[in-house]
Amino acid sequence: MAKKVKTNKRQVILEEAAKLFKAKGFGGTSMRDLGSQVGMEAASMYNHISSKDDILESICFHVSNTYISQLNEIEQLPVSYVDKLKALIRLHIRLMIEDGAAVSVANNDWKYLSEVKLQQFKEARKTYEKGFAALIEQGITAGEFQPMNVSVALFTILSAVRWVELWYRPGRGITAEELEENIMTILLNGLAK
Amino acid sequence: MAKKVKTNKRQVILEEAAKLFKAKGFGGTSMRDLGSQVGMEAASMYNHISSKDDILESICFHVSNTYISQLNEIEQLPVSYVDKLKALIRLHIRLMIEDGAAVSVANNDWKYLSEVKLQQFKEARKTYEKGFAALIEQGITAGEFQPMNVSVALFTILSAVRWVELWYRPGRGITAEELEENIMTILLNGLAK
DNA sequence: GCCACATAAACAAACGTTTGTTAGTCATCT
DNA sequence: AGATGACTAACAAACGTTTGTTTATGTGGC
Repeated sequence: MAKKVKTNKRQVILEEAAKLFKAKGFGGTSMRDLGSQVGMEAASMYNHISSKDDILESICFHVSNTYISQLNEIEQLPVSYVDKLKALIRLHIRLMIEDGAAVSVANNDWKYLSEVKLQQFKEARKTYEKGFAALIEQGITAGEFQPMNVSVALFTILSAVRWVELWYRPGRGITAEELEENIMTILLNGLAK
Repeated sequence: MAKKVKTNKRQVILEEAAKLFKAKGFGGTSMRDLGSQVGMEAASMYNHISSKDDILESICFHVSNTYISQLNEIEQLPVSYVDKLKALIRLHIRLMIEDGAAVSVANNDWKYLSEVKLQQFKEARKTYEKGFAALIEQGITAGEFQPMNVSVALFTILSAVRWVELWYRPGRGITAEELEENIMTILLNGLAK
C-alpha cells in the first residue's frame, strides 16, 4: 500500500491563518487575505475548512491541549518544585519560539471564539491555571518559594513570558537557551543584587 | 454669568470606545455598537469625532504621552535606581488600575492605527523603552542590579505588569497597594527562597 | 464515471461614512 | 421685546465597500 503523500492543505491554511491573525488580528484578517497567502481563492478553502471560526477554534484548542498535556507530564516528574517551575517556564518559552504564531493567537484572539467554544476554552485555561497555581502553592508549603499571593505569582510568570512572542527573532544575538536562563533568573532570583 | 454645564461628549465617546475596544477589539467594535453605548446614533458621533481612526489615535496617544511624561519626571528624582524602578513599576500598575481600558487599547489595538500614526506610535514606544532600558543599565553599572541582558529585563518587567489589566477588579480581595508590593517583590527579589 | 479539489460569480449582511434635514441655543441688531 | 442668523447636535436614510459564505460549474487523476 502506497504512503499518503497528501500535503495537508488544511494544515497549511491553519498555519498561514495563525501568522495573519497574529499580524492583523482575527477581525482584521479577511478570508480573501488568507486565500491569497495560501495560494488559492477564498472560496476554495471551504473545501478544507468549514468556516472562519473553525480555523480559530483549531488553532486555539491545539495550543491549549498542548499546554495541558505538557503540564500533566511535568507534574509527575520526580524533581523539586523549583525544577518543576523551571520546566514549566521553559515550556512556555519553547512553545513561544517554536509555534509563536499559534500561541499568539491563543493568547490574543481567543475572545473571538463563538459562544460555546469560548466557554470551553476559558474552562481549559482555568484548568491549566489551577494546575500551575497548585504547583506554586506546594512549592511554598515545601519551603522552596517565598510565601506570597499565589495568583499574583502565577500571572506574573505567565505574563513575563509573553513578550517573547513579540520580541524574539533568531537573529537577535541571543539564543533560546540564554533567553530562558535570563528570564528564569529574574523570576527566581529577582533583579536586585 | 451662568456656568458652562457642557458635558464633553467627545470625552464620553472616547471612554466608552476604550471599554468596547478592550472587550471586543477595534475591528470587533462597530460604530453602531459604540453609538448605542454612548446613547446616540452612529452618525451623530461624527459631530464630535472625525473618524473611527480618530478615536483610536486619541486613546493610544493619550496613553503614550502619559507614560513618557511620567518617565521624564521619575528620571529626575534624586533617589536610587532601585527606587526609580519601583516608581516606574508602580506607575504601570496605577495606570492599569485607574485607566485600564485605555491602557489595554494602547497595548493591544495600536496595530490598527493608520500608517502615519502607527509610525508615530511605534516611535513613541521606542522612546519610552529606551529611557526605561537606560535606567536599568545605569542601575546595573551602579551595582544595584544583577548584571543581565537589559532587553530581557526590560520586557520581562513590562509584561509582568500587563496581566493586571486582565485580572484586577476592586473586589478581588487584594488592594492596589498589596498588588504593587507583591509584584515588586517578585521582580526585585524573585520567587525562590 | 466519479471523486477531490479548484474556480468565478453571486449572496445577504454588516461595515464606516456622507448627506440632507431638523430642532434648539445663543449673541447681536433693531 | 422680538427678529435674524450663525452654530451645535441630533436624526434617518442612503452610499459604496467589504465581509463570510454558498452555489454552480469545471477539471484532472483514478
